[in-house]
Amino acid sequence: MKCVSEKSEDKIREAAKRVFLKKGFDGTTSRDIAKEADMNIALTNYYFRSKEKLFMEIFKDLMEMYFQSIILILNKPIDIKTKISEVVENNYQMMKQEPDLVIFIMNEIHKEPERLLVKTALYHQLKSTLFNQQLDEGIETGKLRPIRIESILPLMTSCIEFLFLGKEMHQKIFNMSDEEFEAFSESHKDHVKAMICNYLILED
Amino acid sequence: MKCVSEKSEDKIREAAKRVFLKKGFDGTTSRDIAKEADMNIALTNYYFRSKEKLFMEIFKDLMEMYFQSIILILNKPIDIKTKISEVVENNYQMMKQEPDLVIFIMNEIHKEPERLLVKTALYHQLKSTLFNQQLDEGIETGKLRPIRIESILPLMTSCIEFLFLGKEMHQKIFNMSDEEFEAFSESHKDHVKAMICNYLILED
DNA sequence: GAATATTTTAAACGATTGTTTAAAATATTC
DNA sequence: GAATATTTTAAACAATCGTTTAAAATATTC
Repeated sequence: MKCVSEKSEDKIREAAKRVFLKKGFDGTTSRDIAKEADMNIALTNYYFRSKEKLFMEIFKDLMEMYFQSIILILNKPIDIKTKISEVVENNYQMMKQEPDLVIFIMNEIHKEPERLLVKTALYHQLKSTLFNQQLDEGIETGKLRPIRIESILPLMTSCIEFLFLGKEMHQKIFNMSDEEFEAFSESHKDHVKAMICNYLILED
Repeated sequence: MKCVSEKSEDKIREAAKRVFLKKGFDGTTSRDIAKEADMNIALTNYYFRSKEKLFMEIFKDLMEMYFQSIILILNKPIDIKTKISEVVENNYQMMKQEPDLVIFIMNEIHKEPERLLVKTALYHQLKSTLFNQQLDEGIETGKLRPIRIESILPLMTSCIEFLFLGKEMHQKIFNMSDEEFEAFSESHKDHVKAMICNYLILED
């Protein structure tokens, strides 16, 4: 009977997520996962049919998590300046919580672009957000600088994500402890918010 | 006699660089390298003592290339606005020429942070650039926004590098061909230049 | 509680990994 | 041009990879 402990399938899934995030698909072995989950190695193929299948299940979840929250904010009924701040803030919190997420996603897509089967829905989903509408309107009335959504979206995420993507590098180069990095990234985040708003918004 | 063809050692090194950049350390096998170089597999260990040694030699070169050019620009005797433009432009050209470079470096450091043995010299090297001097002076005289070099440096690189880091992702999401991506990244680059200057420089 | 279904186990599968060997081929030396 | 040194080769090494097997342990059904 398994009342207290979680089901084996979930235990493996969670363990696999931790290991994949840390070491990537190529760097992770089935035995790594079994060891992290403290289970017999045969069980990874008993519950999931293969390492690849297990990976794809986790990868899809993480991609969802990565895009879902930002789209939610882009559709909020708030002014564009607040919205930009919220997107950056959300991005920062996500990176703080899961610093390995972006390097993991980027790397796996880079090595196997077919993995990004995200239905083209994502494009239309982004294009049809309230944010995009606000952007068009602001540009029309001269309140916002003419800039495509393809440019403004990466701007809102790249500065923060890049910091965490190269967390180890930045810490080593600038000789920062974990605490110092956190303080630094916090102040960096505020610069990013202000910088993007300054550039995009032509009059208040 | 080897008059025309390059020496075997260099042939292997160049082949290994191509494969490592594309597939990373974990994803690359010794046989991949041998095949790319069109040489017997035993030669990779004959010239370089192991896959790891061969990798580290290439990795060090690429890291040098990655940092060297930016430091050169940071020390140029030009005004800070032109300098920012040049750093971004240089970064953009480097990414265009070798789109796999940043994801490769970030990923390998992420998986094995000890690989970044870059002497702490790099920190002092960055801190003692003319750019840093100009930054301090500009802040002192109120011409520049108070911002640490630790923040302004990543700002100048992250926006461009992130675009290429997630090249496959951005192309798929926004449904861009290679040509469209090039045009897009070019315009994005100009936005980045203007945005950073706008934010940093308080009066002209 | 015997019969059935499900889960877990240890052990092994063939394939591939990085690396080494020892002989063959080629280049260099004197 | 024989002797020596260097480079290249095919073959094999033990270790590890993802995966499978068939039996043991446990849970469920009636």
